[in-house]
Amino acid sequence: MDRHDVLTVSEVARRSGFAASALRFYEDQGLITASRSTGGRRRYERNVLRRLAFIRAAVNIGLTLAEIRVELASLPDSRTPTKADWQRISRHWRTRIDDQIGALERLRDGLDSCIGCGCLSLQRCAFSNPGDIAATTSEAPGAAYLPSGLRRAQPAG
Amino acid sequence: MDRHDVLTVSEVARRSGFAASALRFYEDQGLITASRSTGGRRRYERNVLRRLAFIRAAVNIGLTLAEIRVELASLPDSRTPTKADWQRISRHWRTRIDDQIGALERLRDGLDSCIGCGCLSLQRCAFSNPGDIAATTSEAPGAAYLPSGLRRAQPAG
DNA sequence: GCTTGACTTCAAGTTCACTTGAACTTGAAC
DNA sequence: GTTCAAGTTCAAGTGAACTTGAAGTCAAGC
Repeated sequence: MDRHDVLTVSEVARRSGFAASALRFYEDQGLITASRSTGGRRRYERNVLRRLAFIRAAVNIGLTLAEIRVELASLPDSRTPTKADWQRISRHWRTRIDDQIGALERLRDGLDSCIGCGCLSLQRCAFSNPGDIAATTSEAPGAAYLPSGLRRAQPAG
Repeated sequence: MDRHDVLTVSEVARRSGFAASALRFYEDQGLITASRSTGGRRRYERNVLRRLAFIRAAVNIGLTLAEIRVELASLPDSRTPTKADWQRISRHWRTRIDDQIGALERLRDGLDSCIGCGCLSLQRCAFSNPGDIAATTSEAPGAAYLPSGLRRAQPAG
């Protein structure tokens, strides 16, 4: 139990790849926890790294932080995910990715059929009016259908 | 050339599916144009509907409004896209969708390999550390890798 | 001529996931 | 005992894509 068992903000930041400000933000949001030193500094337990890896993975899948909080909270005793937890959840995520791929494939197929016709009719064109995915008009403001990260296009080549 | 050749905001909103406020916003952003009546009201030409269909499709692909503006501006004479323009551009978009699907498939494959190991190691796990897609640490603040629209999960069932 | 609904502008608000800045404290090294 | 990087809090800013609200105008029906 020497001091290698606790980690500072900068250590966790370096080893997790998250910015220190993000770590504080996640703590605010209840995604991770930290104890404090006598001087009020954050002291992270080693397992926070695994928890952050989980968060990173969930973000990659496309979960919102709110959803991630729910997933973490759903773990028995709100514990940091074990191997078994992780396997259960990752199977669930796998389904989610498959769904996303399916949606993109439908979009692509719609596009293919439109390349032929070139109509872009609001009423008829399956591509400009893909009602099976979601209505832009509903839900929260801002935010589109598709990737924002994947969207950033080809940086080189 | 009777008055059925021009459209009011509410008509365009109804027929395009965009909110009137969105139409004004797009005009501000230079994506669409409108002339004015003597009283200062917007009068849309019929072709604005095709232009909006184009915009809707581009949004579905995941283009930002800035990118859409560029695409529209790249059309000769900044005209509303013709069938030929649309075919050229949609081929380009098709590539983009394929890229997105590819990225998701890589993510899924990483997940599959992690279901086996359950490690979630920050250093080794290809899934929690998919360096081949993008670094969260770079670029703009906010915004994750994946769908925000696709992400909203299954509404029913 | 009055009501009513559709329209106008402009500023400010919304969501998400953070980052940035200001102002201050801690603690290890010298 | 001074210095200084690393840490703290809290408020406010960012960007994308719109929406909302306030306050006023237009035009058609009665």
